[in-house]
Amino acid sequence: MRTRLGEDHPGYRALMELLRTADTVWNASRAFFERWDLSPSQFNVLNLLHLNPAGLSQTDLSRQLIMHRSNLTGLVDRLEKRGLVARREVATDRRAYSVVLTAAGARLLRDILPRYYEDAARVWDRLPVRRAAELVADLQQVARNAQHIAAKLPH
Amino acid sequence: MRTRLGEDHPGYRALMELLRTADTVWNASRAFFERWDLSPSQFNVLNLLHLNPAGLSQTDLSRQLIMHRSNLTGLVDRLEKRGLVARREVATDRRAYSVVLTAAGARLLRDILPRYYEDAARVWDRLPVRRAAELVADLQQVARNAQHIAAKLPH
DNA sequence: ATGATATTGTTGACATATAGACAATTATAG
DNA sequence: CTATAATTGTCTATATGTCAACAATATCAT
Repeated sequence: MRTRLGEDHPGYRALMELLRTADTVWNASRAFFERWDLSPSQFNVLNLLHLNPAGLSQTDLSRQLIMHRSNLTGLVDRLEKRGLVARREVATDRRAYSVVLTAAGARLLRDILPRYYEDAARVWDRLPVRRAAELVADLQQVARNAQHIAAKLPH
Repeated sequence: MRTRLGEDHPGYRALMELLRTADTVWNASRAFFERWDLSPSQFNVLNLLHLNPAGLSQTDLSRQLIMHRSNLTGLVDRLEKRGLVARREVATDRRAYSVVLTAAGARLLRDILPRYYEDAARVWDRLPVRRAAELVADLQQVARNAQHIAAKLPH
């Protein structure tokens, strides 16, 4: 069938480029957060809690981070051990915790965020603003397509 | 400084969308490869070996996959245990292996690849070809920028 | 009210990833 | 040639991620 180097499969090559770019960005963010001894995922948890001062359950966090519940156990454990977040008991549901940012966590975020936004903006250097907006729209369509295809897969 | 919801930081939001889309695509590919009991990374190894019939050292593989050498030990171990790849000794360098696809591995890939290319193409449905091409070009610029920024980070 | 169902966080087994250290080997500078 | 460098694959420790199973607790249908 002569599917040789994949060069004649533009969809495949474009996907590879998408994954490779995301990997590069993710690793760049890993290097960025290293200064504070944080992983990108740990930062994402802190950032979500910053946006939700009332706290989020671990299941809420897992849904927003698109990862399995069981992941949050260790992630929150490590952040809690460092005093950056706290598990609060929920009066109305004794199964769940409300994970909240501590004062120390908020302080850390205040240090990180401005520099993070600054570097994030610089990632789009040399790209016209309109292109960046189009790119986001296109990415959203790609994500919808991927999910649609995955949903129809033989289970 | 009022960095409230991050909504006023378009670069940051665009980056989030990029990472989220890549995550969705990666997970869709995980579901796709499940039929053959392969992880995306395992597929990537097989695919690279398919493109390099003469074999690749584990370090070569790690460079192409942008991951640490030490990762390849277990990855190749598991593929070797299933008879999909083999480690060949290299006459000119007794430190290195040449990892090659076995006949069984090649057979498996011949089964997977056509369906993979098909689904990969469908991920770009509803996107004009020109937009897809632009997106790839933009992604490459983003990756260059991210690497440039990461390289200048305090080590 | 109660019995079936669903949800929450944890656990265990595993795959995947990083980083650093190591012995064996190769390459290089002098 | 030889001392020094660098490279290769592996190992250990740790973090991150998946999934399935579990007890505790909530929710819902009747």
